[in-house]
Formats: sequence, C-alpha cells, structure tokens
Amino acid sequence: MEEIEFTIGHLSRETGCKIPTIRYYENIGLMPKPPRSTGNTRVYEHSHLQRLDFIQHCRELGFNQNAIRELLDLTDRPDQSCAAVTEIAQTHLETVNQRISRLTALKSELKHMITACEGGRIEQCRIIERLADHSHTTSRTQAK
Amino acid sequence: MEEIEFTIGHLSRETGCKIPTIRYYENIGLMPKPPRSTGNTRVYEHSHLQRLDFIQHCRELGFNQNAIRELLDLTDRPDQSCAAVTEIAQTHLETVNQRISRLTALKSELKHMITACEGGRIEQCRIIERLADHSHTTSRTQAK
DNA sequence: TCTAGGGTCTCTAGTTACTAGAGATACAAG
DNA sequence: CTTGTATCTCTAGTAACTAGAGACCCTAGA
Repeated sequence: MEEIEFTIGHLSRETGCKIPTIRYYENIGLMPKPPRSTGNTRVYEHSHLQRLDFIQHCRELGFNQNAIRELLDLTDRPDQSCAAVTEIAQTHLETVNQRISRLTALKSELKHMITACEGGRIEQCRIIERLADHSHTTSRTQAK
Repeated sequence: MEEIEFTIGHLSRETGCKIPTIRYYENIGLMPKPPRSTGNTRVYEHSHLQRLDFIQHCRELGFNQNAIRELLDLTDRPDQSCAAVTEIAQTHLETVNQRISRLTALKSELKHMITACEGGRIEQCRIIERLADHSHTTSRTQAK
C-alpha cells in the first residue's frame, strides 16, 4: 500500500517543501542526513516526512530555526532531564498561548469585517486599533 | 499625561521594534512617511505606534509583507469595494483558522509534555508524530 | 548499444526581511 | 564652546530560503 522508502522529489511533493529547501534544512541540521542509494541519491522514509511536515508548520506559525530546533530536541533526546524539558516546553507554551490569543482577535475582526461587508454597510475598518494595542497580547480580546 | 508626538527612539522603545527596522518599514511602504521636525527628525504620533504594533504582531504570527500589506489596506482604503474586502478577509480568515488549529494542537502537546514531566514519568515524546501529520490541517495546506 | 528524458547531485548566487555599522548632523546641558 | 546623546543617510552583512548552472545516474525506446 505504501512505499516505505522514497526520493527527495517524492518528499517534496508530499510536503509542498521545495527540494533545495529540504537540502538546506539538512545542511543546517534541522533534517538528518538520510542514507544514500547506490546512485548517491537521498533515501527517505516516513519519519522524515513527519519531521519535515512539522518543521514547515512551525515555520508557517512564525517560529525561527532556533525555536524549531528546541522543539525537535524535545523529541530527539528522551535522555535529557525532565527539568530542562519542562522549562523549554513551558516557554514555548507561553509563546503559543500569546499567538493563539492574537490570532483569535484577528479572526474575530476579520469575521466582523466580512459580516459587515456582506450586510452592505459601509463601515470604517478598525482592525488596527482593535488588534495592535499592547493590552491585547495577554488576555483581553474584544470581539465585534 | 501622554505625549502626542514623539521620536523614532520613543517609538522603538514602546514597540520593541529596532530603529533601522522602522525606517526599513517606511522604505518599503508598510509605515507611512511621517512629518519631520525642523531638525529633520521623524515625528510620530499614536496612530503610528498602533500600526507598527500591528505589523510586528503580524510578523510574529508568520504573515509575510504582502499579507500584512493586504491587511493594512483593509483599513487604509475604506473606498474599496465590499467584494474585494470580503474576498481578502475571507482568505486571511482561512489562514488564521488553520494557524489557530495548529497552534492549539501544539499547545495541548506541550501541556501534555509538561504534565508528564512533572509527574516524573519518563515518557517518549510524540510531539512530531502527533502534530506533523497532514490530517491535523483542516483543509489541504497551500504551499507558497 | 546508443541516446533522450527526467530526476538527482553539488555549488554558487540571488531574494526577502531585516540588522548592524560608518560617518555626518542636530541640539540640549554644562 | 564642548560633550553627549539622538538622529540622519547609506552601505553592507545576516537569516532563511530559492533559483540556476552544469554534471551524474538511470530507465525506456530506436
């Protein structure tokens, strides 16, 4: 049913990640150096696909390479201490929470605009005023 | 109580955005060219601070300059047609929803790790396996 | 067996989005 | 008038890709 080994082109098509980018991730150590075929081509398997997918999602979500490296390390090194894991995970959890609340505010504002527009009302858009303020970062999210 | 006009240094401290970056945003048109003082320094006011804050949040959330430009245009041009606004807002709303669901999955996984660690259990971390899979995205990912 | 096509390889250089530094100017305090 | 701080413009460097050149490998068809 499934191929258990595949080429870089296949990996690229599956993930939507461009081939040079995959090789770039390998160079900077985000992706492991995969085994090579007799013809020297990279040979990947399912775990590579999962890892690349994870990296891509993280990039889209605005995490930089260091952050991604830390997140990957959480899985790569089960031998590291629980204290270290907790601390790193806690830090990232806070970042993630902040991003969720900002995105939620942005979402409600976009929905508001769509609704207002569909209702045919010409309304001044207040997206910046509502979302840019520092006070929105932690808790407050005003919808509507 | 509040200064109504301030310098680029003040703006930088308020937002945490570096001075050269502010000037860079001005060059590429994300920030407007502010009026100048007699000594040729840039003079900002509250709306600039809000706009810069918004831009920064968007960058952190992984939006690129074009996306930010579109979001800003939603507020800058109240004269544009409702259809255009709806379409742009709708597109970004879908992106935002996708990001929220990914971040939510990441969040629950981080929380799980923290809890497991605090409980002292040595547990294999499955963050990638649980989050990287295609099935976690609501609709199919659009690679850019 | 030759060869055309496609996919891969490495390496280099370009793009986007900043970021840091050099050198000059403005201005308030001592 | 000098010292210090902040600003100015301009250029060059960094991070994270991305595209292109030229060579190698491998399968299929003549």
